[in-house]
Amino acid sequence: MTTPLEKARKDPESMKARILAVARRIFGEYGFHGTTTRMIAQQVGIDISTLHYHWGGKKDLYEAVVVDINKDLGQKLIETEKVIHGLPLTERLDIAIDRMTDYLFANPDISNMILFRYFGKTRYEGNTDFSVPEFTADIARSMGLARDKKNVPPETMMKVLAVMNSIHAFIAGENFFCPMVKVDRERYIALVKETLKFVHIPAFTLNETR
Amino acid sequence: MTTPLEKARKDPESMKARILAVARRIFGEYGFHGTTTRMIAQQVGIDISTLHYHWGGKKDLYEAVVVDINKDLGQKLIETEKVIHGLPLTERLDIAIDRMTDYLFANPDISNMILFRYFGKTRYEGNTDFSVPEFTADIARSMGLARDKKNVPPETMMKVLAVMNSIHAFIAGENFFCPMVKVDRERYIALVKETLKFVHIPAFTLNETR
DNA sequence: TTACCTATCCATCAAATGATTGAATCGCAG
DNA sequence: CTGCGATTCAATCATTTGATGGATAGGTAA
Repeated sequence: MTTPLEKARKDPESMKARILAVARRIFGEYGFHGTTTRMIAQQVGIDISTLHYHWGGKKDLYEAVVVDINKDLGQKLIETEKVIHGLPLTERLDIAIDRMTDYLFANPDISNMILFRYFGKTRYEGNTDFSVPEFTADIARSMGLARDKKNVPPETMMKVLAVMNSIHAFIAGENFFCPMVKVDRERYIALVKETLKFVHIPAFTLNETR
Repeated sequence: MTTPLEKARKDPESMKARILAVARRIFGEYGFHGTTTRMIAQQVGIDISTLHYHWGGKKDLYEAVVVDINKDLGQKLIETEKVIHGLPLTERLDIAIDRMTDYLFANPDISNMILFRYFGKTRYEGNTDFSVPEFTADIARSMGLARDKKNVPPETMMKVLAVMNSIHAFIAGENFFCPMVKVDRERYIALVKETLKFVHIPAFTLNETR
């Protein structure tokens, strides 16, 4: 059995998929209440009723976006984990930061949406959540900071969160920070990687040798 | 001459001030579009028209909140700068993180609003901005990373941003992260300070001795 | 052809929302 | 007390916004 979302992911040219892709971007930029179904429909070039025909209501579409992003992020984390598996901690961090940064700069919707869920409230009784807790525990294990993904100590969770939050903040804040430090996009991306490594590699490697 | 905002800040019991205080909290929680003037009025316990009488439109109130928060944050940064002035870098970071964390946990509206401005767009042509660029440059100078607040190199700006973003993220994300690491509020605050120091102090002190 | 299903749009509705108007009400100087 | 400005509220308006119903076009099977 295939869910509507799976169907949409399979054929990126389908109307369902096109709507979903635009919804990801706009929900990420403006948040749930800042986005109107008309904005999405207009960007896709269709009527609002077509949007409702494919995805039901605004809330349903939003939930679908959350699930969609969850899948993409989870998949990328698994892929990254495979690449860095077995390497020494410093290298693991170095490679993971490079890869995740590149990926999220190419898909800023992910960082945008995650930060909106962290910090913002919505006025409706939404319940679908990002799998951030599991992802965080997974990363902790992948970084060698915990044996299994169950019972990761709070201190370790916080350290992993610090890394992920730093990345998301620089990605989602590009429009704000890029003009602020007066560099172009390419240089900004390089600066983000550099800064993330500058901040996080000493912390974790110092801890290792203590 | 006193602006309306200044008047409101002087007498915290005035209706203007009460509205402003509630607006800070709700705009911080729900963002601009997620907040309705009715929500604010209801929390204050007044009619919407009273809100309009004192503050004009929703946008005007929002802008007032931005300016208000800007003042508070700027003042706190100046105060912190005085306290840590002249101390060695490690101590400066230690004390500054403690004080800013405590302050922002007591005033989470500040972190909430700043993050909303970083990451989210609004559908109206707003222009009032936070003084984040100047603040960032000031902090860089205060930390001894730059001689004067003019011409702070991009690398330095990014490092300071990394610190500030980490703090804001943990403050604004309390409702999300606190249940996630399964600790109570008090323990969470302690964990935030600990994590911030764990991450940022090695980075900056290593850099100093290199 | 006919019947039917899918996908799309146009017109429209009902609720939410920002804003205004005019009528009370309050406080206080004279 | 009287008068008046400042403040507050109930009622209402105009627009936005999420959502729906019905019509239309296109394709497909019998």
